Amino acid sequence: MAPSDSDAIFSALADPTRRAILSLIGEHEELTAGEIAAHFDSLGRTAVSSHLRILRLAGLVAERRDGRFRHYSVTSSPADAVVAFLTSVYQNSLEQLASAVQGAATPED
Amino acid sequence: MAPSDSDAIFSALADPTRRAILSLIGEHEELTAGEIAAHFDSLGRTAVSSHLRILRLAGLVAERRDGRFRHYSVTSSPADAVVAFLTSVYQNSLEQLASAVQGAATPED
DNA sequence: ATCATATGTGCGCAAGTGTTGACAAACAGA
DNA sequence: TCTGTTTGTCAACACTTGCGCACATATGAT
Repeated sequence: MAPSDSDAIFSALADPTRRAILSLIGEHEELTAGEIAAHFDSLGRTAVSSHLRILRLAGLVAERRDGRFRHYSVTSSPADAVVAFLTSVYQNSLEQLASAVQGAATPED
Repeated sequence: MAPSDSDAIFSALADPTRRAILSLIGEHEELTAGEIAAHFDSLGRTAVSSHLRILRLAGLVAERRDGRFRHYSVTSSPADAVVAFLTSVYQNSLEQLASAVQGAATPED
């Protein structure tokens, strides 16, 4: 098994700022590092850049380089690792988990 | 919403030892603190106790006191918070997420 | 080539976290 | 009551982490 992947993902997800960044990117298609940093008034660009690097190394965000800009977007695969761990532990409440996901996954788009 | 809950849960999940403890408890119905500590040869009972406290404060495990023993078991509700965050970020890949959960949620019990 | 823009990186510091060892509390048995 | 067992808590230490500042890199414009 590869616990290192899960480790990077859970570690990245542990920080509330990184979860906020992830949510912010998720609300848009793509965002540049500057745009992301602009949304966090109480945070410098360096901090955002560091968080972005951790998120990227964990595979939670993808980086697209366009000239001087770096566009970030969320990736989908890492969610699998989280769900995999959750399912292994919370087997008893999997039905509830599945329904929760399905409920939020209403294809309205 | 209550982001504080998510914070405690993700922080608790960030530590690989705590995830291992959670998995270990999940494999059994209940385990005492001593039994859990016995499974981690390279870890003292104090460390396990501290991890157990964090897991308990995060609501990830339940504690049942029976005489001198303390039996620990996994709880189900916290998974919701994790899924809630995941769904808010990975809305685009929700179908994949849902199928992953459904695939693991095969009612074989 | 020069300058401005956009972003990442290295260094140092403050804060948080995990681990251990010693001590205390709760309980069971003699 | 006294002793041994089970477990949690407190203090101290080492390690890690997040932050800002200054600097370097890369790209675009003049």
